[in-house]
Amino acid sequence: MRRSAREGVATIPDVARHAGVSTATAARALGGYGSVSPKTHQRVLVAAATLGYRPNGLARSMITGTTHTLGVVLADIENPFFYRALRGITDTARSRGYGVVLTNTDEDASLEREALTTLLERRVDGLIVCPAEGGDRRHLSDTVDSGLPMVLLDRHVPGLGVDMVGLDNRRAAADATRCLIQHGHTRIAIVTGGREPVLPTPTQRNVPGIQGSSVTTPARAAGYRDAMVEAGLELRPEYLSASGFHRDDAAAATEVLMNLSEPPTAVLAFDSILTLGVLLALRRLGRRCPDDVSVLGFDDAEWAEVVSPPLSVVRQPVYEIGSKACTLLLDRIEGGGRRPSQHRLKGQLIERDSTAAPGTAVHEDAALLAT
Amino acid sequence: MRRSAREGVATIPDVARHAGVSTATAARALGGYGSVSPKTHQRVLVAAATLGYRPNGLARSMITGTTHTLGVVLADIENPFFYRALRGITDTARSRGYGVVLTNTDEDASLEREALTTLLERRVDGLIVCPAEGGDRRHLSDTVDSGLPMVLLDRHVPGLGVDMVGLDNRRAAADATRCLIQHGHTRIAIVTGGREPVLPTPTQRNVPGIQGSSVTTPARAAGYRDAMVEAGLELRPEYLSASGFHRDDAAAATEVLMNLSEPPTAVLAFDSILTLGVLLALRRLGRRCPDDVSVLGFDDAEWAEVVSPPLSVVRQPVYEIGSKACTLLLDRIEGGGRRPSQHRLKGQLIERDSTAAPGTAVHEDAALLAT
DNA sequence: ATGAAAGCGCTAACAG
DNA sequence: CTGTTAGCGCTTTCAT
Repeated sequence: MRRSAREGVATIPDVARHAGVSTATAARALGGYGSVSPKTHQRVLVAAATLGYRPNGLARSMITGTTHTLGVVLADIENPFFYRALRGITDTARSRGYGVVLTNTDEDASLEREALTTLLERRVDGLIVCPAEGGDRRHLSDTVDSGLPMVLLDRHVPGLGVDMVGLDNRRAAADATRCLIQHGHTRIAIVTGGREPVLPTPTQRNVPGIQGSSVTTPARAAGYRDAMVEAGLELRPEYLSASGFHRDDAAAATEVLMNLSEPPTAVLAFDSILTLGVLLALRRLGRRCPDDVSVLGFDDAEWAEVVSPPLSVVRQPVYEIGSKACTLLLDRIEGGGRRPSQHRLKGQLIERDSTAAPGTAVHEDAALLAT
Repeated sequence: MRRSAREGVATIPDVARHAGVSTATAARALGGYGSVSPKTHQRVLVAAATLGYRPNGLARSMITGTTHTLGVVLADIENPFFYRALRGITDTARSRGYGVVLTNTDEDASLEREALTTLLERRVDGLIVCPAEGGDRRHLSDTVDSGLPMVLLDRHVPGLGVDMVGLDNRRAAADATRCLIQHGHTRIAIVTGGREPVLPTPTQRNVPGIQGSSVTTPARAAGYRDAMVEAGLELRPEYLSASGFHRDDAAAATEVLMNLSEPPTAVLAFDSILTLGVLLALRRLGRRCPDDVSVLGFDDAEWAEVVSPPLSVVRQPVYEIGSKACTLLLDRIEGGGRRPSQHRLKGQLIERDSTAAPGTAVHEDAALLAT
């Protein structure tokens, strides 16, 4: 059915015949290369139009060796960070004539490996990948070794030797923690989302290598530690809460936190999904924010100022991260090879009403009227 | 640089030579078709592995006429409806061995046309498109005529003759409106997002053709009208608020609504982004929800139960809509041609605390503790 | 400015 | 089971 309908599509030889020229000439006219006299050019275009000719990108790509397609591999398109970044990527790609094929990995390294395999088969011109947390990463280095341009999004993989664009996580987390400390909090917990507890051991302190060179979660944990240590505050292992990456994981983790004999008075959540879980758990437990506990979350989701109370956040320039990643990739594809570098964009702390001094009630109306 | 690095990649002839077999045999072993003796099969695989052979999907596609790639064309990936649907699409596609290339149109018909053109060039096997509101649509019918399988997402285009999957909008909107009416509201406004006011004229009432056969916004407006008429309530043109599709458009529209001499006591917003705008505007104006005005929104966004008050919504089975669209498409691609049909999934009204009787205050604690 | 012919890497008959 | 031979639709020398 469909086969037969699509079978009769006109090809360059068809157009050439119809226009009374050679295939080479027709191809030149259609492809806009080489040189053709205005007259024949016109004739070919007319023939193409009447025959309903559509160029076959596959054939073209086979010759030219370029597909004008980028592969994007990320954890989960339903996460605000990723869909915003993706918009930055697709906009930039489109403006430069590239398409984007998308794959979700759900943080699963083997899905990631699979994705790379099919993307390589598809002969994409380059890759933007947010590497899955943990797991084997040989597939990444293999891909890089194959010569395919790649840029990392959000996370860094030491030793991979490719460009990377992301937040200055350590600094952002330190700023966020300092903000909480300045409000007078000393019992500050983090909800990290990582699978294993990220316990900043004393020996890790100020190890130069870790600075800006680790993946997101440890880097943020390091920033938290920096600020805590700097303020002379105790690092309590029970405040380092590694849940899964889902909302309900964070909610469960928060409940554990709140049932501690000495519960934290402030919580720093490492992304907006986790923050949602924290808020939900607090609501279920009947804990008021910021009266009972202050909440500060990474990522300025669209709902952040509509929740109650309006949420204080670390805003990431997500769209820019995506578009910068894409620009770097395209430049590398089209231009030449600069040395790979890390691009760390600065976060912005936006204080709304979910952060306050511990044990301090805020006037109802003030919270309500705040924008 | 990159060119040279990728140039030396092994091809089937290389592998064949290395394994001491013909290209055909090597291809059969590698491609898993035809028949090869276990021994040679093994030998070819080893040769491929040592040479680092990677199949070239372009060449394969040229022959087989199938790319195992789907084109997805939607308005804006940052909209919850779309990223959830996309997740349904990509999951389904992946499970059946297909990849997805994504394009945003921002409701711009000419971007949509462009997108279809490049997707056709890329020789995708099928298309899932959420047609842009308004504008010329010949490109859609041209595409369908070319024989490329297509299914419409969320919106219907009369006469196009393709499958479509979406919400039963008219019914869902009617249910939502009835809910508001049952609470005692009579002054109910809608924030539609459409560019032009969707004024349900008396002549349109109960026109059979319109039932389930129009695009989203008019269908929802029709459902609203159904419920209003059924309750004998007046349809006021000034309560039909057509903003743009952005949050701030809806906020502006809401302010206009609230500054009316007789402002509505309830607002029905047609998607979650618009709802956000409504809530924001109410907060800015110092109007309390649901005390001063009830709010009911389409789409159960992840933040809906965390805002204050927890939001009553019409939940769409968005993921299912996406995955069903994908399933229909793949079945059509791989199977044969059933007659195209419309699939209207039912919405679910979830009442939380943003809807109440007009002028009724809700106890603070009740709102806070509600899940 | 145009044409003839040689492939890109792979699959698909068709022989053997 | 294996090899030979044509191409898929296009670009690209190399002539003319």
